Amino acid sequence: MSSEFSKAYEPNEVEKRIYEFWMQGGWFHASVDPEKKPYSIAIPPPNITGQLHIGHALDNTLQDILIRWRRMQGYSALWVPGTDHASIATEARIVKALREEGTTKEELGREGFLQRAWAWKEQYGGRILEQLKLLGSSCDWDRTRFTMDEGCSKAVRHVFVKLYNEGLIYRGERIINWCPSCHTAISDAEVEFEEKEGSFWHLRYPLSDGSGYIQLATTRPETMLGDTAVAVHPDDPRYQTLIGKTVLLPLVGREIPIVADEYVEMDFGTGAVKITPAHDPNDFEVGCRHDLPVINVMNEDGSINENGGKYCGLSGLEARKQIVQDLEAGGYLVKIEPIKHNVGTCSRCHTVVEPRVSTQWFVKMAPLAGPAMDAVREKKIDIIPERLEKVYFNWLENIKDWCISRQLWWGHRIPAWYCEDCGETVVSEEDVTVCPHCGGKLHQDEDTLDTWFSSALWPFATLGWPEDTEDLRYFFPTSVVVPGYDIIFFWVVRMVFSSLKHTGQIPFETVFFHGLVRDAQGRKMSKSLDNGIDPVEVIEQYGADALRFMLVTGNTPGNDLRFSEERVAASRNFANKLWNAARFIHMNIDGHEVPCVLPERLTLEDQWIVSRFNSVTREVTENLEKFELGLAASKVYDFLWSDFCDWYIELAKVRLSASESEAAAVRQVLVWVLTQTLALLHPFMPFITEEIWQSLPHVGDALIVAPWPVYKEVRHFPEAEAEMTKVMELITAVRTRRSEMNVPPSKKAHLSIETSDPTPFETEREAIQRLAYLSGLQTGEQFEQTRGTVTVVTAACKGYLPMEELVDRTAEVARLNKELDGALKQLQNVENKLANETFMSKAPQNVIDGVKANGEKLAEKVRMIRESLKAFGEER
RNA sequence: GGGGGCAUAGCUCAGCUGGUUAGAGCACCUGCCUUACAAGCAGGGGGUCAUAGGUUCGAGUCCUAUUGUCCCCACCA
Repeated sequence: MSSEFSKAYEPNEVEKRIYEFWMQGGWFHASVDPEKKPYSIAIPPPNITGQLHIGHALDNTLQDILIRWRRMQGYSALWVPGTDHASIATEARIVKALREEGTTKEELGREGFLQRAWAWKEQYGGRILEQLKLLGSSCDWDRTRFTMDEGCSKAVRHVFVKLYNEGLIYRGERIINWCPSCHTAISDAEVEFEEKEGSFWHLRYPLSDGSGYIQLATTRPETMLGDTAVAVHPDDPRYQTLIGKTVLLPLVGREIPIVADEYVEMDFGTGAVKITPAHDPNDFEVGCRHDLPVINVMNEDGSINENGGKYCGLSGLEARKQIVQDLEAGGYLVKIEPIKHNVGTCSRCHTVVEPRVSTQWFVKMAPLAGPAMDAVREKKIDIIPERLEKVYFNWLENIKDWCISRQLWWGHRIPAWYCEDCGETVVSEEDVTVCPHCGGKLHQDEDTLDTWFSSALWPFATLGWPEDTEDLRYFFPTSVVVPGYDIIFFWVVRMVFSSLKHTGQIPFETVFFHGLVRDAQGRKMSKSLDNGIDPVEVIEQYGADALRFMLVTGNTPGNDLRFSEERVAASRNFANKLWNAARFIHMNIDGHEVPCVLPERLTLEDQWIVSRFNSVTREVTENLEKFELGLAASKVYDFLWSDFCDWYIELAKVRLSASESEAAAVRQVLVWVLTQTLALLHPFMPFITEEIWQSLPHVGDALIVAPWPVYKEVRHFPEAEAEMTKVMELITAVRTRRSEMNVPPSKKAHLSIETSDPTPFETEREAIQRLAYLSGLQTGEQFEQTRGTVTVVTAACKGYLPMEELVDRTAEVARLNKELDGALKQLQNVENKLANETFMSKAPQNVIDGVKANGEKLAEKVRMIRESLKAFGEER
């Protein structure tokens, strides 16, 4: 800064240089240090396909604030960065790229495809991490990890084998959600329901004995090819005689039973349901209960397979059309009714998912869910905001087994081998080739694991687990995790039960959830709306500090946040304000030796600003401890802008031009308060604070590792705060009066004030004159109010301001009357309270004292206004 | 069907365990280029805190109901 003093702060050059400076200093690196307490955060690893979006910017700003604050507090503060292989998302991107090149992954083969995927990872995997640096993220880059690196892969295999051996991972034929577009199974959590327009086809199935029909309705007529029963409610009087009979499935001719099952709602439709166990989760369960055959009629792409007879080969849609036509022709179609219903779609590609029976791997959830709930219930893990605990519990209480196998290539391949001779399944941490039972040839399971299976291990796998490392013992459990509430199920819950199961410890002490960043109209940002905000562009235009400050202020934990360019600009303005305060101080200290301590003797305003700073320090620290980051930031903002710039610097100007000893003292206070405030602001606006701190007299190498300010009782000056309040109220009152009468600052006036205690006004005589645009000031017990004088009344004094020709007598009397009305009304309020016996007996003493003190002030004010009115010949 | 968020100034939002006169930024009005900053300074207008009850000496804050709005979970074929 010393070299260039541009009038406006220009962040771009500064940010690059300062980030490089931090990197050179090695301050991001945290290591095991028995002298320090550990503080650790594992980053929610962004996808390797990713680019920094505004949600990442929020997520990482919050983490960086916490890490920087704790680092300054003297913790060994570790922030582990890294990326997620994001199996399904990445694979989809590569498949798309291949398609554009005119080839497919099958053509490439598994090996070729994986080579391609690793190349992709090399190319794009680090991009988002580089973008995080633009934001100022102080991650320990030496420890950058990847969910598919050697250590994480080892952890994954270890966990898989362990759970398998305990029977918590099993392979089985179950109904799962199948995405016909991604060609893989997906978990329940990956299904999103969307309301769609559809049709309700009412059909009648003929009874085998020819005695009539049973009528039912479906939204997916093509699945009838796989029907293996019709179900009715056991208590339904309409169907009592039909239970146990059979119907002939139209078009197919299969004879299927009519079963009784409580799953059927009597009141809905006709009270009869076709049962297709292979293609509907509820039907699957009904099928299990009644031992019905499961007939899969669909291929992996949703088309009809050989079980569909003459419809084989048709796509789902074609089959539907043809089948409906055939049903109609056969007289089986009763009517078609339009219907709105929720349809499950793939959260990745929004293709309608097909429930489908297939052989997959699952994690048995019931034994894992209990401890995960206990950890939160017993407050071993804090969830912020607390209300999300309900969401957490609700999900775990209703949890189903987790389908973890994916028919994808990019990911952790399932460590299971099957013997081609004896059919034995071998699950092993090490690759195996020969069957341990029969010596037969083994082939490995083709599938990979759900990407969340590895990220569930992230907080401990990144610290070396399953090895018992020093890092793990020191930094684990981590202190806090900072995710958006949208990944509570995908990630947070799974980390909790995984960590409890595998390490026996909680993964983190606190979950600090944030909301989603929406656009200025409050809409979700999406590609289709093209309303996304590119944080990199925002940083280029306004600076990273401004973006960070905007993201952290004006918002509460867990609530969504609207992106507002106006607020980024306001934050930029704040940075600029700070910059100029620093410029002012530089102008006044250059060429002087300024010690980095407070001077021996503090004047009234010194005590005031020091005391205010002291309080702010305490409040900000308390806010941070409670994760009230936005409140903390705005308190520093208010202090710096209002107290320090608007008042203290203005007051300081008087003394800077006074004697050298005065000036020297005030220079010390200016430097001390500003550098200390820079420390408080640093976690929020790291770049500009470091830049300015370096340019001012300082102790230590860098602000990033400077000590966090602490509240000190010796810096608490309540009397000074009270006295300064009197002075400031007077100055404001005079300014207001002048402003109301449109008197320009250049026109000075003389002020006489009546007060019972002139001390603060005498002490601040020079400052009052300067800030209230006075030509002179005198204090006394009583003054004669003459014609052409306006009155200024505050709680502590009454001032006379001769304004001669400017005074409009009528207007002045009206103003005084209005002011008196206001004061009387307030006084009445106070008197009512003090007269209220229940209030007096029940309210706490400090509240009563406050009211009393206020009453005295008001009474004094009323008295003074009345006197002024009297001077105008008005009695009230 | 179940659960939750939000509703405070024209706009976007703060307001922590109920406590004296409800705040900020932006916008608006007035006056200022006052030797750090016009991305600024000084001053000002603007809110019956969604509605109706209740608890309390005291409610924006706690309870109940209602309305509007957004979201999550479940998924009746």
